Amino acid sequence: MQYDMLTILGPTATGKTQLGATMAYHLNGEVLSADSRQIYRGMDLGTGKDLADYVVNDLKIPYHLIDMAEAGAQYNVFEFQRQFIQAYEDIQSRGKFPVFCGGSGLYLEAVLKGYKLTQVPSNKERREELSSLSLEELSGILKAYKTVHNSSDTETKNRAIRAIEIEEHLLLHPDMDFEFPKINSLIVGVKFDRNTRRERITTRLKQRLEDGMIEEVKGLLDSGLTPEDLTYYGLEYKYLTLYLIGELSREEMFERLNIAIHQFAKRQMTWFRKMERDGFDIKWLDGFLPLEEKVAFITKWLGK
RNA sequence: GGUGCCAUAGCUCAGUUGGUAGAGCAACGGACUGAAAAUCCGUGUGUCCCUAGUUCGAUUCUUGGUGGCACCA
Repeated sequence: MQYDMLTILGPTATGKTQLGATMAYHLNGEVLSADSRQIYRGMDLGTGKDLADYVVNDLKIPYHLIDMAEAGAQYNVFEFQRQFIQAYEDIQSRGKFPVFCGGSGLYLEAVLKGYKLTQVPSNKERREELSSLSLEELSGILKAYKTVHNSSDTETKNRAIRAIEIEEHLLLHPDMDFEFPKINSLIVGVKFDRNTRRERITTRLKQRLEDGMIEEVKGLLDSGLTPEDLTYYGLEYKYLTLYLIGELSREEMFERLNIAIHQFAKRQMTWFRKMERDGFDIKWLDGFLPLEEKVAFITKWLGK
C-alpha cells in the first residue's frame, strides 16, 4: 500500500514531536503540526513547542502550522484546514514526505476525514439581530437548519450565533462547497498506560514551571493580553493567569492545573477511541519502546 | 496523666429520631465540523475505625480499646 502521509497522534506528553521529527528525518520529510495551541506565537513553554526536537542529527527538520497567529487572535478549524492544504501541497511539490503530528483531535480529523468547510464571512447586521434573542431561541433556529450538526453550538450564545451565520451562508451559497483532497495516511498512535501517562504529565509540569513558564505567561499579560484572553486558551495559560492575578495560590494552581492536564489527556484518548470506532485504523506504539524501535515499526508499516 | 471533641467514598465532609448511606472535588465513561488545551453530558467506586453489649435489627445507643485534634496539668 502506498501512503501519501504519515500521521502521528497521541495524548499529551508522549514524545510525539520527537518521533515525528525523527520520522521526517528518515523519510526526507517535513512536519505538519496538529496542535491547536502551538498555532500561536509567543505561547511556547505552555504549549510544549519543543522546537529543539526539530533538529535531528544536526539536520533542521522544517515544520509547518506552528506560530501561524498572534496570541489573542481568532483562529479556528477552518483556518487550520486551509493552511494545512497550503503547507501540504507545498511539501508535496518539493518532493518531500508529509508527517502530520499532534494531539488536537478536531484538527486531526478535519484533515483525515476531509471536513467540508468553506469560508464564511461574519455578517455584522445579522449578528446584531440574533444577539437580542435568547439562547433557547437561537437553538431553535439552529435545529431547523441542522445540515451540519454540532451539539456544542447550542451551549453559548456566541457559538450559536456563529453556527447560524454559517448555516445561513451555506444556504445562500450551496455551490461554494469544495472537496478536501483525500489523503491516504498511515496513522500511528503513541501511548503509555494510564498511571505512567499521569506521572509523565506531572513531572513535565514541574519541569516547565522551573523552565520559566510562569514568566512566559506574565510576559503575555504584560504585553497587553487580558486575563480573559489567556484563560480562554485553557490549561497552562488559564491556571497560570489565575495564579498571576492572585486568584489561586501557587499550591492550588499546581494541583488544579495538574488535574486539568490529566483530564485533558483523558479526553484526547476518548477522541482517538471514537476515531477507531469510526473506522480509522490507528496502529498503537507503546511509549516505552526506544525511539529506534518505534522508527523501525513505522518504517515497516509504511512499506519502505 | 486528666477532660472534651472527632473517626463515614481516593480527599473534604453531610446524614441516618436504630431498618447497612450521599454531596462537592477527584476518578471513570461519553459527546463534540468554525473557540476544541474550549464546551457539554453520564456513572457512586463504601468492613460507616475495632471490640463487646442492648435490640428482631447497630454505621447510628452503651462499654472498653485504638488513632487524631484541642484544652487543662
